[in-house]
Amino acid sequence: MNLTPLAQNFVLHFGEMGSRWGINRTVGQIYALLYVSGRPLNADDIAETLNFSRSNVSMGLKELESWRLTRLQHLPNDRREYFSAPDDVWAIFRSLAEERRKREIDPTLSMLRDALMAIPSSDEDRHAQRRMKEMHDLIELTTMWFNDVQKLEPDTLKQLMKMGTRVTALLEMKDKLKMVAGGRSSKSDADGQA
Amino acid sequence: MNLTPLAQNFVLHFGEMGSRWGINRTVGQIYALLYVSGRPLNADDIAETLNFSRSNVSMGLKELESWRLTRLQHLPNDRREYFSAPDDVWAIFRSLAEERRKREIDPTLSMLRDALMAIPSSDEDRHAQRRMKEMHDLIELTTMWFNDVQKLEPDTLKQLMKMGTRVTALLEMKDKLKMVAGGRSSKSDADGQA
DNA sequence: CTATAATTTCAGTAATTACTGAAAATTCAG
DNA sequence: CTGAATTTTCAGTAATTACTGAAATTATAG
Repeated sequence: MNLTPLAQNFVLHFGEMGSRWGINRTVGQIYALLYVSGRPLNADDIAETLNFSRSNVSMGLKELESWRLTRLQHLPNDRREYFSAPDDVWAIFRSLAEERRKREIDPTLSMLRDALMAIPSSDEDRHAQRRMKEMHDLIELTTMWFNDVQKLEPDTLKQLMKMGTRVTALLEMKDKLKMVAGGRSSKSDADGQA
Repeated sequence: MNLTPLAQNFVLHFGEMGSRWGINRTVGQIYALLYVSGRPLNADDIAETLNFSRSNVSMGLKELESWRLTRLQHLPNDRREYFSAPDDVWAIFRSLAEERRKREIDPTLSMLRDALMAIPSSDEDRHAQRRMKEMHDLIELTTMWFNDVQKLEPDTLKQLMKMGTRVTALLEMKDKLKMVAGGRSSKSDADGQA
């Protein structure tokens, strides 16, 4: 199977970029190929198109699977497995984010939590713990928020993003309304999670 | 210079984690050390504490500098350069995000833009371009939004994040208000950037 | 079942990336 | 300026990661 220059270029770019993430060239290229391909591909298609060994493709596909970035299907009268990239780009984005969180953020959060429980044995330790607490709180807030936001409908999310910094206008508006309604502070309403 | 078990652990964890990002073990450990240290350190301190060669530390510091994750200063009566991690965790977060964007997102966006300008030479190309457009739009929206949000005061941002999905309640509230005020659609107000 | 097609595993090797020590370059006190 | 202190560079090597081909495993058509 042969790639047009357009697709070729896209595939090669993802190969290069892949290595800037934790992902390797092979995996990057395989994913890019599946992403732009108009139809599902089997491992031999991929190996032939990208000039990788069959076993390398097998390993690459397994890796992509572990990131939940492929869909597996079968074609009638064909024993081979066919792979494609999920259609919905928002869903892809979510998979990636969730998986990265699981691998990169969660272990760090748990290490930080443990460190914060420990009894400090010196002033240095006390300082280190203060710093770790800052990091912990930032990460926790960010991931919780991310988790929350991912539950929104893509359309709602898009609307929100397009507003950019102007969401703050809403915040202010809300504060004013609350004041009119009964003078309660806005703090008590904004704190804590649902 | 010797690390307490608490700091040791933190440093080692960052070394491991580093390799899951594009960053290597050395760089991860150096950063972690600077981050928890109560005072600025010079390259020899770092080399001794982490058991790296002096030259390795030099390269690691250069790398961290390129991510804008270190601050450089001089102590009185000492010719050596002293390094520390910036205090403000939100600023650190921002540096990281901006630098990653520059290295990982922007080149991809520009490749996608070029690909979208090209004249498709087949149905496959047309399909590929459709897919690339979806990816392009998602990335563009996300990075523009990120860019926007980074301009907010950390406190405002925190407040917003703590609200989680409940920002949508505000959106709805806004729509209702608009309707009362004059029946204009909310769409025209939410679209476009400041 | 059996035979064959399809996929995965894995030991060996290739390629890449990380690290070191020595030498070069830079900085600055005197 | 000079020379010692400090930092950087870089060629060589160590360590890690990526990739292959052959063999083992798994799946299924007949």
